[in-house]
Amino acid sequence: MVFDFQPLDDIMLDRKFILENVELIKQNCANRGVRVDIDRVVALDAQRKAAQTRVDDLNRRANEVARSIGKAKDPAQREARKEEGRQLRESTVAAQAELDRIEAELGTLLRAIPNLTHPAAPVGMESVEQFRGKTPVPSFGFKPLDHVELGEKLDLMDFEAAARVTGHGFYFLKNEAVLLELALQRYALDILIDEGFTPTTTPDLARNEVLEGIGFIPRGPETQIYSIEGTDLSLVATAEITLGGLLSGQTIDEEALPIKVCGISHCFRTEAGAHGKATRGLFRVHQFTKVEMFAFTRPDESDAMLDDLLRIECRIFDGLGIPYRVIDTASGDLGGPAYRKFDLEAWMPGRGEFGEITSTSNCTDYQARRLNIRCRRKGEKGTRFVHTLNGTAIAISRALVAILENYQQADGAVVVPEVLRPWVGKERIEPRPRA
RNA sequence: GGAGAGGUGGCUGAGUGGUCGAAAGCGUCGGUUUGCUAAACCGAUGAGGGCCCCAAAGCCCUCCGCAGGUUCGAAUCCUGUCCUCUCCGCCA
Repeated sequence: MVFDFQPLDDIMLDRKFILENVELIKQNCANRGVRVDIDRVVALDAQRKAAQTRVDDLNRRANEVARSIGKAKDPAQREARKEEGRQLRESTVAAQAELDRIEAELGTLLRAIPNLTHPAAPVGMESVEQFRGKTPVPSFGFKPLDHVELGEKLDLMDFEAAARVTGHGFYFLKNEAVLLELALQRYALDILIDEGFTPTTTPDLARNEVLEGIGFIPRGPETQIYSIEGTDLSLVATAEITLGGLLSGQTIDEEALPIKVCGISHCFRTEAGAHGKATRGLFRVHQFTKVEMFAFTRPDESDAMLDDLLRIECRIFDGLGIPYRVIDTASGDLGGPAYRKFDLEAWMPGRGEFGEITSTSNCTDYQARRLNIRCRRKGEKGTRFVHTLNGTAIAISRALVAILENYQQADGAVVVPEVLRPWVGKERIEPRPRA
């Protein structure tokens, strides 16, 4: 075990808070489109308390008997009390089993309750555009191609070969696309180091308990996760998983917060059931590389940190000269862990619409509770859960879509964004016959 | 992959069946002393849950990597498992 779960602590919201705010929780579940029987939670918790009291009482009596045997000098007296101890043990085992059963049912319900929602987040299913990036949506004097067509003309990617090797949803990047992938990583990394992030490369596999702590469900019919047969490991869907797991089970001095790390990892997604127009080319693939930001903060700092992660995402895409809009995600579309979420959607001329390229979330203590990451104020008793936030710096495959489509020229070439030229080594990518 | 050793409180580290939640040291916090700082000295100092309840105090339970087992009683014995270290093998 890497870290230890508290029996009923690996839930998303504080149990006491739920019980003291039943109506609020019910309303929040409704706003998020999640159905959980909160009344059942209340009833089970009452049962849990009663069962806990029985177990505690039996344990206390068993402890008394055991201590009295230890002290007794007379062998006959000891033997007599041993029988009493045996009977108490049987009762304790039974009472504990009942408690375990109640906690298991309660835990299942509690785990299904989503995080609270930021009061300013739009309620319902309609997410709201907040503002646009600095780069205007380009107007071409010709019909813009999509990145797949551009990729063919410039010989930048090979989907057919990848299908032979691995299957649908995979790709080879070739030629300048490879340089662009590496350039994007360096570009993002330089900005993040400047912003005070500790750079890391992370494992591409993680334990299922870490996946679950972050809020992913590794098994089951609708899972997005590839799991490794015969192990409790899965391929990560994002470095958010490994970066969050980085401090699992740890208690951190508040002076050390916020902790800002970024990680480069491959990301693997089954994309079960996702087919249609938006799956063309690089937009929705089973594997891609991503530079991810992650922050651990004090509870009172997370709102400001979310704004900061969003600002950095804007800095990155303004710097790349990609037109985008910022979306404030509505409650019904937040997923379980997020308290608030902003997405950047880049203009993709080949599709003629905006497409998601980044996502940044404040997960408050949802993940920290499940991963048991706490903080402690110096000189004070007790600990509390940290807040965790994540944000995409660059998801390479989708950034490539946006760059190729926005920077295409009438003559069929693609101009390399200025900030990437030091690493790509040229200003233009020219059409070339496919090798 | 093979063979050993080990996982104890914020840290180091004692503890091999009976008031051990756990010695000692370090650190931290409070105090005394002090022109200031340091040193010295004194005291306090794990977490989670429950009971009680205005609150405090108090009481109880659980936790010595994790999960089981043996026992009246487990940090201590047994099994499994995860992790760490050393050596060997293999390999980029």
